Amino acid sequence: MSPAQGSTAQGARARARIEVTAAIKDAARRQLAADGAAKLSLRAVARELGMVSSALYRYFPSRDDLLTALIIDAYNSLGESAEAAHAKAEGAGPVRRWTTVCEAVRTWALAHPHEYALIYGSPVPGYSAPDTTVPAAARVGLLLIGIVRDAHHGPGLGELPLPAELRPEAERLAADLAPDLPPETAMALVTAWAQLFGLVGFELFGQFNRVVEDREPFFRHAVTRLAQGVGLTEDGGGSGS
Amino acid sequence: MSPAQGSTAQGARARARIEVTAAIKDAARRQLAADGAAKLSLRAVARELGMVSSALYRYFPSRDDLLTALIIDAYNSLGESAEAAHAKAEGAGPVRRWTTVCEAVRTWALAHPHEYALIYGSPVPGYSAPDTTVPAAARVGLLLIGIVRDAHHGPGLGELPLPAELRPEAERLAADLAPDLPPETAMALVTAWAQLFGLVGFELFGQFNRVVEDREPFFRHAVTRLAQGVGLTEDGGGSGS
DNA sequence: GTCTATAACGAGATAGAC
DNA sequence: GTCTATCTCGTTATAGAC
Repeated sequence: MSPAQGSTAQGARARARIEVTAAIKDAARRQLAADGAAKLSLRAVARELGMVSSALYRYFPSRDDLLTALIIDAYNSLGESAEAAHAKAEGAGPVRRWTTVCEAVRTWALAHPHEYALIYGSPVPGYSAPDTTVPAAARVGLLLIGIVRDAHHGPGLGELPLPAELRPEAERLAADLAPDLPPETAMALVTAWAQLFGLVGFELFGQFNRVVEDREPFFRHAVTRLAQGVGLTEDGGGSGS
Repeated sequence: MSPAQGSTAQGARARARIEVTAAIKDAARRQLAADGAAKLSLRAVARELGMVSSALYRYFPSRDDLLTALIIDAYNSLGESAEAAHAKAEGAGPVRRWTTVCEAVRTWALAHPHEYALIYGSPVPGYSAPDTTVPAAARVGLLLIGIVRDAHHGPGLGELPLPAELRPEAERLAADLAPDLPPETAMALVTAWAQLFGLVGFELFGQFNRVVEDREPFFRHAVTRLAQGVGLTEDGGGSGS
């Protein structure tokens, strides 16, 4: 903040702090992969880094804060991958953009199975994620919303069914997530979002073992049908069937 | 096995063994809820039962065997709930039977969150489920297959899309799971199966917090659309749209 | 001010001798 | 089966180096 003469020294300090923080998180991620989030231990992390456990408290006030940092990093890493893939598909039709994002989610999950388990797997006993994780966690969802929003730029669409008992919830959902989208579209989006991670999780957690062999085309087809379920069509519009 | 004269004593012995086994599993389930599967420890279970850890090995040769028993029990408990709900819906249309089973899965999951996490959540580090879990794990899937099979008793249906690149996989899948169903139906079934657990998992693991409020009608609607996705129609047939 | 190290606490797991 | 000595853990207090 202060642009005083000590900026070099401060910069070095800050740089060192960033480096040590990164090293702590790297070691923690290795431990995550080996023993799972439930057994993540500050002492083991410190041991791996040749530090003493109390020194870690300069960087993370508690074990749970370290966990939170790992969770936010994982969400952001996934979000970045998805956004990068989406950027490359600019100009393509909405279905293509949708499936591109979905496949990026799957690819990231297969490359980072333990971080995926951390954010989309079983909750860690005794740990409750704070609200600070919400923005990072929302990135993939916002990306999907954006794709549907672009497709539905004009009026006149609909075609998605919505039972009367669900209308209040759909309207609340739309008001929260995408006020410019029709309620039934917002509802279909949330459904597709959960189903996307159902597909990824089943593959990653072994439920497809001995069931689905050729997983990439299977996944591509499944998410293409998810895109149809939210009203996207190949040629750009969202005017239902 | 041997129907000798000691059958009464043997029966008592066997009964005691069953009771102790059940007590061990109950205590293990409590520990599962408190600390998670990764920290399941034979010693802690023994302590809770006032036994000594070495005594447990007469009932479960290892911690992993105890875990396997809990997994099989969980799958069977879920399968029984789903089958019981399905039995009550006998005579109803296929969509109604489908949603009944799906809602039974959700209800069981909400009532047994830790057991759900054990079977459908993150894998337990260092543990690999043996093939003996497969029959129990298949029960819900078989139930869903049966519903679709009943609906598709006649010929002429189709309407489900299937890209050429997926045809071999779909045929292999159908041959394995339901040789009497068309390949595209088998494929759609597996997709819907994964998506069903995506919906349940998202609710249970907190992803719907601050997003979906009125979850029961949301879920009902979502799985109704899943039923349509496998070709089921309210009036009994499976003749596509 | 910023960091690391020593030491300690209370609680719990673990291994082995008996 | 029991007991004990030795580990682990998260966390804090404190003292000293830069």
